[in-house]
Amino acid sequence: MTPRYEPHEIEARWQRVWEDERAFYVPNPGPDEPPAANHWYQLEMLPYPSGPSLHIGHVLNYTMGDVQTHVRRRSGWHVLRPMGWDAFGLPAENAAIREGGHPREIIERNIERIRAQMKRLGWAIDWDREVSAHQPTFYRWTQWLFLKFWREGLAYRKEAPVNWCPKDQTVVANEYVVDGRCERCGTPVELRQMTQWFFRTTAYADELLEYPGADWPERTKTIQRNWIGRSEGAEILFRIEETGDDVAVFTTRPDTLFGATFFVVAPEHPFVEAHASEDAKEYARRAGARPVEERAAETEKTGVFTGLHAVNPVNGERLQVWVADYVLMDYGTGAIMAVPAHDERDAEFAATFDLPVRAVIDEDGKLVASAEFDGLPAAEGARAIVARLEAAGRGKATVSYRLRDWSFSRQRYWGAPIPAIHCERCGVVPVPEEDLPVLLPEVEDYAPKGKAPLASNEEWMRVDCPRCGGQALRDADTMDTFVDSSWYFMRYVDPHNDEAPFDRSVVDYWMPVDQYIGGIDHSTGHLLYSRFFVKAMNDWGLVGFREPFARLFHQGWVTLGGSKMSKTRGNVEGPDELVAQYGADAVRLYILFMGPADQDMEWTPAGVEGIVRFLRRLWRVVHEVAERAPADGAQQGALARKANETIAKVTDDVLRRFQFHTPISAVMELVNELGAAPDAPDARFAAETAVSLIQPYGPHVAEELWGVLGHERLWEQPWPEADESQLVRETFELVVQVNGKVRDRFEVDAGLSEEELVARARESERVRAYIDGGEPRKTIVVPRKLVNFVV
RNA sequence: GCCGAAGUGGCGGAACUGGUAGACGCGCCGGACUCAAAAUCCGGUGGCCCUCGGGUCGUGUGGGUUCGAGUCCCACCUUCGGCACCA
Repeated sequence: MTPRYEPHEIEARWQRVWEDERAFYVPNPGPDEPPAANHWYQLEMLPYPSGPSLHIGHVLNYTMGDVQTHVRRRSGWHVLRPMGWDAFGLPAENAAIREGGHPREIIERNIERIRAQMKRLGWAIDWDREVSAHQPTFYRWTQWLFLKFWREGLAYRKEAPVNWCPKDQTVVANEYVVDGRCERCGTPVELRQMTQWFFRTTAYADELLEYPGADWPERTKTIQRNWIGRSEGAEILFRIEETGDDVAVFTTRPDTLFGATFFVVAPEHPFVEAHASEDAKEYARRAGARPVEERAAETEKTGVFTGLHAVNPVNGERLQVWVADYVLMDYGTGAIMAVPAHDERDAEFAATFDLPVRAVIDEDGKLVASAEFDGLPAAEGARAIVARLEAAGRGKATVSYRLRDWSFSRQRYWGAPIPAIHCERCGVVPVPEEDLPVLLPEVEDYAPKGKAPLASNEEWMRVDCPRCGGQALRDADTMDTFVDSSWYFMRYVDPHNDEAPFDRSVVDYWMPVDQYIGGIDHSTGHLLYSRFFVKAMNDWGLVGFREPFARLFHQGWVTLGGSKMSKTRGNVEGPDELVAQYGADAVRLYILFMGPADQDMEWTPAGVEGIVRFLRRLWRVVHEVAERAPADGAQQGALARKANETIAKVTDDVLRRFQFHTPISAVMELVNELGAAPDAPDARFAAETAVSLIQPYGPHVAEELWGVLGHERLWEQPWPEADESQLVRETFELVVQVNGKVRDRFEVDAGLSEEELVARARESERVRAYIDGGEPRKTIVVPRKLVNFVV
């Protein structure tokens, strides 16, 4: 009598066993231990515990990582698979404000709940390595790294226009402004002139375009390349006739220098304030205060003549100098030579203000009206003109980037305090390393109000200057949470280290991450920042690698009602109800069975019934096999062959193709065939194979059925290997085509020669009817597949 | 506008290297079991035609290459994503 399939009872029991045995605990290699050759770092982006529940997208992500983890572990890999919490930052803090209470309490309560959900789903996580960004043991090292960046000149303060979110009351990085809006709350950002901390990401702009040793999706690399926006061109000096100053322009088209008919500077260009007419200054003040998106949305170009003239270094022409907001201060040099004949924006401006236009490139792409450069192809002309400017000391070839430095100071409470001290005498001074961590203090009111909440704790703020000992103030800003996530994956390898962020030998053993899984929405943010961190840390000798993530996979969005699940939309669905109804195994299988993991998928829990049916069928069939199949099972026969084919298919799909839904189909096929002959001599082997192959997907039910088949501890059994000899078929179905259309198919011996195959094909009645007695003009034979007659 | 990805049954999708289109599952239809229902099991399920043997059309659209195209090439349409007053 087959017992009922009771997922909850089974799952609770095995989860207890794994926890008691610390089954998925992964030690670092000992100091004298030779490093394992086949180690594997399996990582999925860590969750924000901003709500009390995982959502379905998390379940997809972490279950995918779990399947990888189980298959690799059982294939003999030393697998690191940690978990942690991106606990600092706006989402977490805003949630706390919404719900009331202290961010720490709310966040820790959320972490408790989510950790319990993760355990309920049975994911094979090494919980000994759990870290959270908000713990002093973690952010001490975030602060330590910040000091290192500062010391090395890669973190600095400057006054600059920054994106200000009026709702969240803080600065937002360029990377997280989407369509002019705060990525977090959707509020349009404003431009504010503020002194902020920046990381010098631009120092690595060129190298960030390359991916040495990293196998990344093309589209992600393209997104990053677009974001970095490298443009080759030239910087050219124009003398201002009235003042004698030189003003540099950046252009990607030095070949069009003879076509420059006017000159434009950005409203924020220092030249305007220094020399321009009052009209122009007035215009610049108004225009400069508006965000670029708003300016760009305008149909008409605006600008004012400054009253000054610039001299073209190649031909001495006097060009009017205008100030206009279509020129951006923070790209290139903030000034351009305008060539309306060959630039759409300059053309619009010229049309609006009736400025001259002169074409200098003809239809064949050759220079004209360019003195001695006439007749040169554009590319060659550009080189020649730059060479001539260089010789005269009036220009040079250069490169410009769209990428800006990362502003990471936040005027909010819930983050790692920036370990800097402001002293009237000494300026901005680093907190000495031995004073770390600078603990996040309690404050009366952490709600955003435009000024850093930490500043309200006067006792905390007042500090002695570490340099002169005089009275000084702490920096009241906190760090962007993306600073935490730029290095968390390196803390996992050595999470209890209290001497250093991590030990170099341990981080070099595990890193780079072998397989990273996460959303493509982090392409220009987290993924770029992490690469920047690792490159800098490699330059300082902290780590022995230059890319953090060797392989990257982006899961698709799980949508609900056609749109991406998100808290702002309020269409988030968690796994709890389904787990309560069907158990963790069914949910795990279903989320992966829904479709290719890299494509968006609409969440329709209705289909879970099919998976539940499959699990019950598996349960019943395995019990039948255990009772009825011969104990000393044969490993040959139709079922054994199918089992071997399934092993090959599942292994290849998971490890090589990173495809998770087709292996489930393959095991379903195997179980369907097994169900038709549970007493066959090779049924036991097929059942064992099916259970073993489904274990990474449904580890609890697989473990239970493994026991039913008389075995133990499936989670540590070697991953099955296909018997190659069984994959070779003795017969195959020959397809016979006439003019490419299938006319017959029948089983033939695999050993037949091509001539014999053709002969057999010609014997077919149906084929003869189409050939109609004549000789085929041509015969194509595809070995082990088909014969095609052309008539 | 530039760059990238994708269009296959009623639905999710499979077909990996140019070789049987629609695996697997959902849904639906029919049958068995049952007093009945649920559950379970068995069978069927792209369109059209049919003398029930089969025929024919069919992978966004139009062309092309090939003995053979969902797969390769060209043009286009649609959807999604990135960049965009970045000189």
